[in-house]
Amino acid sequence: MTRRDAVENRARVLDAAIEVFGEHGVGASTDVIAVRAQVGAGTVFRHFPTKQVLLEAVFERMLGKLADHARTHAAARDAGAAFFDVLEHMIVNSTTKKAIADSLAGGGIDLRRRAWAGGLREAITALLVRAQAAGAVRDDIGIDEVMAVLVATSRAVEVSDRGLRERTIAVLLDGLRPRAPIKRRARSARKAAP
Amino acid sequence: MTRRDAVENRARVLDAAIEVFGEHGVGASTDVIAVRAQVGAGTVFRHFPTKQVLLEAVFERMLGKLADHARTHAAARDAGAAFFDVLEHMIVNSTTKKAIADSLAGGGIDLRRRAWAGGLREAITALLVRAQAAGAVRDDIGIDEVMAVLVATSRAVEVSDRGLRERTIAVLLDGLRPRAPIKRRARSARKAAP
Amino acid sequence: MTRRDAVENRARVLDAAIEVFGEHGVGASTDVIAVRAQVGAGTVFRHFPTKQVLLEAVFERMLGKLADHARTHAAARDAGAAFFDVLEHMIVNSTTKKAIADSLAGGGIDLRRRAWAGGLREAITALLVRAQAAGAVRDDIGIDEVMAVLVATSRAVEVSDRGLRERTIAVLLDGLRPRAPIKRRARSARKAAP
Amino acid sequence: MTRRDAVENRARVLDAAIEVFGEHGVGASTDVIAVRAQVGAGTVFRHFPTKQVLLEAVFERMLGKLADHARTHAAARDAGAAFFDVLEHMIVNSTTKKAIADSLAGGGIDLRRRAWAGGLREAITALLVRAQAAGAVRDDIGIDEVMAVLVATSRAVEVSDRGLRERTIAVLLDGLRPRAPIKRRARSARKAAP
DNA sequence: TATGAATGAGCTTTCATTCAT
DNA sequence: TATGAATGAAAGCTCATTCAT
Repeated sequence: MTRRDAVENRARVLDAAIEVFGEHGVGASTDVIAVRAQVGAGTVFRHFPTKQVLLEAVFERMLGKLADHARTHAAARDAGAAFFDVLEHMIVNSTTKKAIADSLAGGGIDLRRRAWAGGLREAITALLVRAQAAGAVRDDIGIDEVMAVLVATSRAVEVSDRGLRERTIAVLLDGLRPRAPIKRRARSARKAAP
Repeated sequence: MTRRDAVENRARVLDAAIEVFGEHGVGASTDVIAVRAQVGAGTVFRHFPTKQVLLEAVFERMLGKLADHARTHAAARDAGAAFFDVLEHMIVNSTTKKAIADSLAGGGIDLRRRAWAGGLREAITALLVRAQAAGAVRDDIGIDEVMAVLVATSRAVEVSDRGLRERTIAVLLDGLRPRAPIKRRARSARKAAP
Repeated sequence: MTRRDAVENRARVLDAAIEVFGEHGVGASTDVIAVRAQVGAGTVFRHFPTKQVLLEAVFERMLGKLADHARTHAAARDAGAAFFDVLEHMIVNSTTKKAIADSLAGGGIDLRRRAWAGGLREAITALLVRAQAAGAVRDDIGIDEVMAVLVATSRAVEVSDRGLRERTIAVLLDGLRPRAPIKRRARSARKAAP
Repeated sequence: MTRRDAVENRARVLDAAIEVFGEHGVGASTDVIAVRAQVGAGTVFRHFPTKQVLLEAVFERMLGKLADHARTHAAARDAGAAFFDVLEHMIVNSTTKKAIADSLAGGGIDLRRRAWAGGLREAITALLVRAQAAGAVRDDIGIDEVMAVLVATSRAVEVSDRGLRERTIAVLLDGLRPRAPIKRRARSARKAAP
């Protein structure tokens, strides 16, 4: 078909891949993706010569979406809340939890090479800087630490119990907050512990 | 051959599996493990009818070793240090980083079914309770949160840069510490806990 | 586009095919040829409905070129030298050694059907007749034998050592020369050796 | 199965491969061979990890058989006849004409590496030396030339017409015979034809 | 019981051919 | 008529699992 169809098909395959990887993990077969995309197996290959390439494309698209989301919070009133909300969203509301988990986990993908594409890193950096200026995030960490924390925290998504999952994520992200901001007990703010 | 051979072989296979999974990830082939164990492929299967079973056994043995390590710290003078040291050890000094990472990541293993075997959960609980009593760990978390934090944090092991890796782990574990213990600045609070 | 484009394209594809088959053998993919010809894959197919057809066309063109060369030697002074020079040229100086080797080797091509096209057979026949009249070639062989000898000898082109290759070709062609040049009948020399 | 079966199966696969390659050329699929050998596809792989390896094994076995045949003629009364008979046998009576043709043609096989195994080269050398001593073969050629001639001549097997095929082979092999059997030096006879 | 060869489904990748534009 | 994307049927290879010895 012509170029326009090709572009459309590329997107279909990618969408199908995101779905299928999301359901069955990155181990899912290329054929299943082709069927889901209503496309021949060869077409998948034409667009993504290797499974690795497909995986990276999926990953990139997911990161791109996350970057978009991050950017929409760039000018939020409460810089701290914006930062943590975006992080939580990235961790929890991924379309393809298993896929993002596996991918982020480094299942063969070189994170250094293509990964933080789509301006995600920059978008998060902007949020981070503002949050630090507002005193909502520790000063002694940088974007690298934040990204690494994200990668690790994404794992917690797999915890099946909802409450436990949320508490775990909260705990992990708490490590990013300043210790004792001034003279109030941090915890009391949250739970009002005695 | 004799019954002793069978027992010995089981151990050999398990050791080989830990090594091989550690080197090549859980995707490593059963044959490679058999060769490493100097055992027939059928013998691997006899002891571990399914790869799943083998994976779980490997997991269990790793957890068992970690539990042993945890127990040796049970009566340490500084309860807080003991707790965090054990956690760090679990995260960093795993014999089979890639394997534990993949496994913990949920590569098909049902963590709920066999996972927290070997008394690891209990050993950690003991450390946690003492650490909380000593004020080194937040009161509002339980063993489930700790274990989940562990699972997630294990991911950070994959970060290649050593310094970044250590900082990331420190940040993640910091979430477990009490917020502002009294009225000191966060950083000093960390080392100068009463 | 215009009719001229079509004609031009056919030639481009054919040239590209000769090159590519020459480099990678007849197993080379149609796509590679299309790219080399700066033409769409469909265009290749339009002109040569089947790979077989393309292969035969390539073959025919190569033979045509060889026939041209043979004709230029038709009236040479030394009929014997002309004959053997042409044969050696056909064997050694093929633009696409690998292709002609594979093709001649019968890689699916029916030599009887289209092969000896372009007047090659006739051109060689003319050379043969004159060479036999000059006593430089055995009387007891015909054009069929010569062509078959050519096919076989083309194989020697693959020998990697240059000296050995040349000696081998010389030996093979020597079989075409008359036996016992002086006063015995060629045939008798063969069977009645002392 | 046990080792004995394995050996047997290896032979079955090899025999099947010789047959199939003989019928359909070296392009034949591994699956077809597996079916013919009444063996699983994986079994073929176990014995011959790569198609290349299988091809070479087939080649080696064929050469081995030919070497055996050559050795049975080592002490024949008429050294010249023995030499040429063996060569003709090698060329004509191959079990797998197409396969040997393709293989000898160097379809990806490195003749230098494994090819002349099974003592074929040595067996032919013995025949050659005796034939030269008896004056039935030119003195100015060595075993390398003979082997190269064999490779080339094998091609003639493909000629379909029986009479033509035999004449062609005879012509090609004639190049190995001494020139001017009677009282002139072979070489001079070649250039000094009237 | 240990062995290790056999199995065969399934994976990724390739390519000649078709066809919408 | 040219294009080049889509097709889909293999191909080669891998591997968890079975089973004869």
